[in-house]
Amino acid sequence: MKNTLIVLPGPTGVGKTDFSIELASRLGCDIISCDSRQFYSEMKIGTSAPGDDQMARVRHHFIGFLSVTDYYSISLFERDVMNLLPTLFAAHPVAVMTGGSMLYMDAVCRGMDDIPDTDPAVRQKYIDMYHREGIAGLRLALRMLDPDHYRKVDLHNPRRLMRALEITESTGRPYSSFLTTPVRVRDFRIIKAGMNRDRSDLYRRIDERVDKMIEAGLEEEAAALTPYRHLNALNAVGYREMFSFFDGVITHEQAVTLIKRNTRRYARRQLTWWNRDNEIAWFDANESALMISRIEDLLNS
RNA sequence: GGUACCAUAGCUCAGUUGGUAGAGCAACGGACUGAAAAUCCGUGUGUCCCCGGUUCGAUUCCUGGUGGUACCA
Repeated sequence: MKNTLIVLPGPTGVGKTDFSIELASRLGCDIISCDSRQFYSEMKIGTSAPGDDQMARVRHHFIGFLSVTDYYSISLFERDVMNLLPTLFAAHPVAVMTGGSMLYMDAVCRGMDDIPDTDPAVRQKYIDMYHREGIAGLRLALRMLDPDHYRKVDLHNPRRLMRALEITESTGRPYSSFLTTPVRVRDFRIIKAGMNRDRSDLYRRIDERVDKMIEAGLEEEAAALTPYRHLNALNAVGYREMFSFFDGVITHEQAVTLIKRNTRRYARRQLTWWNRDNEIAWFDANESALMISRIEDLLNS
């Protein structure tokens, strides 16, 4: 059997965690988590990270292996997964990757262009520029430094503009000149099986999950992380709303409502992203048995 | 049972001196190569409760229903 990575995309709350454990324990393989907030050991409740009982059933990777104070990135994830896979495949020809972080998943499946790390000082320079001169200042700078990218980029999106600018400045080459690498060929097979379910059903599950998080102590978890609220890891659904509640900007009830709404919106964005990936075979979450048998068929073909 | 008021988007409501309607929230669609649970762009989605009447034309005015709310019994 050729080494195969089974990739399981699916919107948050659809039931991926349980399904992937079922699948992986059946296949006897490990799970690579691809969830950019479950990486952090201090954010278990708000990210619905798999619990100890679930972790005991199947070996998981990339769960709670970072602290919120650690720097991490998509390219580091790509590198770490590519380093891990040969070890996993040496023991078993199959691995399961599950999670909701779309770009992280694509980085593993298709690779990223080789772009040098940015100098934090340069990043800060453009953050300052944005604060000082607004989006217009960023646009002006990018038009000068990388006119090609200026034509393609979303000119309303400060993140995109700042990213292009910091790369251009810290490398001395236009950002657009790095965006050239064709899809990277992996030396293992990739099977993409997406899990989705009826929208109202998904939303109901999301609402219930948020209520459970609250019961499980999300407020306390967020309170403990308040000193780190400025860190990127904490810029996440469930935590930002709790911080607003602590600030007295919104009530506890409003925070819960907003967490539900923002989680629903996140789920929608995930589906939009995967919508254009025609390599994904989609299954309804209620047909997990069918999904497993199809995956097994593909593995044996 | 009587009287009054109300019935418009998923919700709360506005509005049309008669020319098939618009806000907020919710919702929906999209973009996105190292901050991605981030960041950004876009979209009113409607039997204006129902049957008649008046009218060139009714969501708007009128009769009668139905449902709701309040008060009186």
